[in-house]
Amino acid sequence: MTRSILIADDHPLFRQALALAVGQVAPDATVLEAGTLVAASGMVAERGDLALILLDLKMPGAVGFSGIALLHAERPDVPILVVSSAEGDHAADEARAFGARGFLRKDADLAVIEDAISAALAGRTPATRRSVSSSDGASDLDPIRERVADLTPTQLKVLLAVLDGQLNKQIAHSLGISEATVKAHMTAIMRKLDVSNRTQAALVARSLGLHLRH
Amino acid sequence: MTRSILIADDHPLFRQALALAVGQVAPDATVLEAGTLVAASGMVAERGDLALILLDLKMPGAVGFSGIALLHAERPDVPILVVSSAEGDHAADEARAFGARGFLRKDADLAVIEDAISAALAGRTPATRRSVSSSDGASDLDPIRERVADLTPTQLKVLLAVLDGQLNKQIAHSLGISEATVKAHMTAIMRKLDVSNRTQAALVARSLGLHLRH
DNA sequence: GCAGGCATTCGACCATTGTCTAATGTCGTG
DNA sequence: CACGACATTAGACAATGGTCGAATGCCTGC
Repeated sequence: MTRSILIADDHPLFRQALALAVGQVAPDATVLEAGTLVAASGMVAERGDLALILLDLKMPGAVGFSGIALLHAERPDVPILVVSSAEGDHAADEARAFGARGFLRKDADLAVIEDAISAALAGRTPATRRSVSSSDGASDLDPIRERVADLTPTQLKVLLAVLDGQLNKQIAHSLGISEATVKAHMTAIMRKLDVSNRTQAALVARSLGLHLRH
Repeated sequence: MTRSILIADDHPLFRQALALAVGQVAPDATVLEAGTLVAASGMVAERGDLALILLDLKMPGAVGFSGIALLHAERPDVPILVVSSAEGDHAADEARAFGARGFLRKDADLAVIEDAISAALAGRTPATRRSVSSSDGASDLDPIRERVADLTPTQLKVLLAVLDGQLNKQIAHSLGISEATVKAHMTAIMRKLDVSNRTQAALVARSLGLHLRH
């Protein structure tokens, strides 16, 4: 059985470095590379044997954590390891809230990165540093943000389309479903976000850092 | 003939200081004070003899330049002097784009402030420092932002209500106009913002820093 | 296995939004 | 003063959005 691993980062050099690390841990895996979020999204949709996604936090085409949310929406079963430059401690928890399996700093030791990759491939959660919160480990994240995190994959894709200002008809076409279905998803989204129309939904989602660029 | 001057700032001490300056320039004027944007908005609506508004850039209840836009929308005829703490050069031009007559830094000399107040009362544009752009003096501000600046007063109030997620019916009620009129305004707003539905209008407006808090 | 929950799907029906046309009033210009 | 430009108002109609009920399929726990 073949398996493939997607490396999504806009810096070619860093993609190469990550590919090297992947080669050490999983020599049999096919390595896919993407420099933009849409490219990554396309590959994710095509490859059925995808086993892991390594995702840069600041990808062209996405703002904030939208990239994580989008790819996680496309394939909730594929683990995502977020690779960041030098964000704060908070970023790791937020990334997890949006669906990431683990969080790696770019300045981490190569061995740490390889460990995280093999752990994720094995289905385990990498032993990256977690929140430094004192004892309970509970997140004091925005309660609404938590609700965003448990939007279903399809719902998230619909919401991102709404953030693009698209009509239900357009969303239906691009997702290959009927307009009635899009409306049903919108109802579910609005219920989860605790709002009553799509404009409020769009504003809330954007205030949570969800947004895609063209 | 009586005239009144509104001082809108959340810091009571600074309100007092501004009131002192106003007293020097216009001893006859009635001084009104407001600590929040809604309070200021209410006073603006009530007082017909309002001659000038001194507005803090960061007022509770508003984000960015919404406060300027809102008060300017209520009474486009009343000059607004924006008083800021220590914003960049850019802020002055942006404030003007949203309807402010002049821009004052809080660390400015008292004489400068008094000059600006008397100039504004006389109907002139205060000689505060303008953009440092080389020769033409033209603004390279976002072209869409310019369009926001020439929204009519009512249109701006409608847009702010849309940013609050309100329905046309609710907007009509709170503005005391008919729903048909709100729709007409929406059409004009969307044309000026170069979008085709209210969700896009809301997103564009928010991306320009327009937003009111509850 | 099977019962319950949930995601996804959809059509029908009502609500909201947006367009078009047009009337009124105000303001500044020639 | 007359004229044009435009804000404001509004009704009728078309397009879009949102709710309800229901069917299907998947997964989990009993």
